[in-house]
Amino acid sequence: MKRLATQDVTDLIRARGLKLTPQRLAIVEYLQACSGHPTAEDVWKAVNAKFPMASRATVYNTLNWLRESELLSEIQQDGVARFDPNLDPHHHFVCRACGRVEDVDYDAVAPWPQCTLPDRHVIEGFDLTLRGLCANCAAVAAS
Amino acid sequence: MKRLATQDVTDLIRARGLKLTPQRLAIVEYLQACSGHPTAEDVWKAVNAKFPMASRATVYNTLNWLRESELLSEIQQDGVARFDPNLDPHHHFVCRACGRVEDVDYDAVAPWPQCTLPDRHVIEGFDLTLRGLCANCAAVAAS
DNA sequence: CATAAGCTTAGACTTTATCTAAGCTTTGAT
DNA sequence: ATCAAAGCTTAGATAAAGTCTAAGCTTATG
Repeated sequence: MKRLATQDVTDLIRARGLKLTPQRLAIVEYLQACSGHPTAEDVWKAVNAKFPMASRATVYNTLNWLRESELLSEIQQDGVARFDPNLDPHHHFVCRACGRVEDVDYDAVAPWPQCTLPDRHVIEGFDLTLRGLCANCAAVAAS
Repeated sequence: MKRLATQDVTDLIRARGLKLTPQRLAIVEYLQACSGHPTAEDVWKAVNAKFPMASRATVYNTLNWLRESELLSEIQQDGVARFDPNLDPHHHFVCRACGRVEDVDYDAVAPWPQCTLPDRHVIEGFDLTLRGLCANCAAVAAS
């Protein structure tokens, strides 16, 4: 199970001549430890616990840079950006009742079938988002 | 090929005791005629051609109400909301080079395979977004 | 330990979308 | 056709999310 790792971040920082600041480390550590898919605001609040002076700009800069380096991916839920430190290829399940986003293992869905797109499209990847009721909300709805 | 239709809108307006205003009609007509996936801003500009006084609030109210009535669906592209008047079930293809979003016929993708989700999730639907290069951009890249 | 490059901060700014109060339009009844 | 009630539209204020900037500070390196 591959996930955002401090080692990968420090390697990348060295390779690109960037600086390893405590704020960046705090952001990475929070993302490593969190379950689920925090918003930029969530990350900012968590970092503020350690660095009350931390600016939103620092959080956004770091999140964007991690995303561009493909150490983090971004998903959209109701128009709000959320960040996903799970680097294994996976899908998402969004519960329409509680709004929670769960990761769905790549192998929980049978192998991807043939696509016959018109013209000469080059397909490089895809996102799959399943929608419905999560186990909790389905149980509540049934009772 | 099912698509947002004036008749459906007027029926719904009557059924719910709402008012059929020229502004709403202009919005619906633009959405019917447009190709692609306009943003709220695009819709506002188009409506302004006929009603220079039209407020953004009217446009947003109408788009939200059409969406809630499932006469229109909303997609997110780079964190920007876009509206999709195509009511046939379909997927999307996003070109990484030009950013354009194309509709992909439901049947262009082979029938949906089995999902074995953990627990008792209730799957009601799914979104599939293919990513890569569109025919144009692939041709440019190859040359 | 000094330097250069890069980073962080606070706050202004931008964009996208929603809310509000006042006046206007549509609808249905007369 | 006319009127009242309900609902709609408008302009502008407000909110939320994210980006940008200038100044000073921190990190990495020799």
